[in-house]
Amino acid sequence: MIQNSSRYEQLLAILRQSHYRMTLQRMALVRLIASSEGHPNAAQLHARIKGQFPSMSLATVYKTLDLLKELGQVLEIDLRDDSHYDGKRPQPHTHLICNKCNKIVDGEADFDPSVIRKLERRSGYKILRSQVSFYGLCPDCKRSSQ
Amino acid sequence: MIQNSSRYEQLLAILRQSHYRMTLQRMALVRLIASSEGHPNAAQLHARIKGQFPSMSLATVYKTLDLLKELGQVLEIDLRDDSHYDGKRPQPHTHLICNKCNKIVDGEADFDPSVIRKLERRSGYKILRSQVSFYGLCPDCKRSSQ
DNA sequence: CTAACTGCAAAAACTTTGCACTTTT
DNA sequence: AAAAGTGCAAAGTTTTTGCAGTTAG
Repeated sequence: MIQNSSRYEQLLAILRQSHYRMTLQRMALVRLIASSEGHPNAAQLHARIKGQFPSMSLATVYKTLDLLKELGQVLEIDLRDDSHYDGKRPQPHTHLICNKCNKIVDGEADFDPSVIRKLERRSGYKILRSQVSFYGLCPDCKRSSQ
Repeated sequence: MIQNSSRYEQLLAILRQSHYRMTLQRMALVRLIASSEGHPNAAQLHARIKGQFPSMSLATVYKTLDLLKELGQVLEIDLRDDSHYDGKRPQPHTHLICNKCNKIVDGEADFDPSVIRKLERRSGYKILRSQVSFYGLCPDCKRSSQ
């Protein structure tokens, strides 16, 4: 709670610093993104904000997410035709994704930076972003498929 | 060359075993998929096959790719709204993807299976597939952006 | 007051689907 | 002959874009 609210404050500060305007819609979205559990997609954020702003459009959600992505404050998790977002941990990290119910959880083991440096050396690429996803069955779906 | 032709034979054998019908279009596509360098997407495969089969539709390309994916003989590399495919190395492996020109190359360093087992233990997930992608600049684009 | 933001609708881009026709087995 | 595959066009999805109207600074 305290952590979430401070993440919210932090995002507001970053937006203000960059001279973005603080509309009510934007602030509500940022609060939601800063605090939401799990890894919502644009449609889920939109649905959750409808209570407060019945007129808010999906386009506004996407525009806000783009803005936070550009500032490096939101991590986009690309699923096939359905991006999900993490506004709490914007640094790339490992995800586990359920093939059945699409539940996403964070993995614990993250990348050894030396692996990235080695890949850069061998390939000549400059690596700017990583996306590591494991697909399978979450505990619930594993159980119910047995 | 010898390797490519044997990969083609291998795929044909797998398809025959599964009682799929061997149409001329399918055989040509499979040959292309078995032999193509790089990581083509559906449109690129379609373009390349047009010389031989001017009437072939993109839908057929997608259907053939689906079929090979189901058999585990083609690896799909999910880019946002543009999947690319590897018919030579269908096992999951690391990719480096250029943000500018979209060139994809294989990474050398692959996942330590012990990492996967550890993730399974901690999360309770059953991991079935991994997708590890690094985004950045390829050598050419790195050079030209300096 | 001006520049930025919102919300709507239309556009985009890739992929899938339905169906009549053709081909393999 | 029956089942499967092809090709066309239409539909489906998520995301983006253009624009008129509204609002923050």
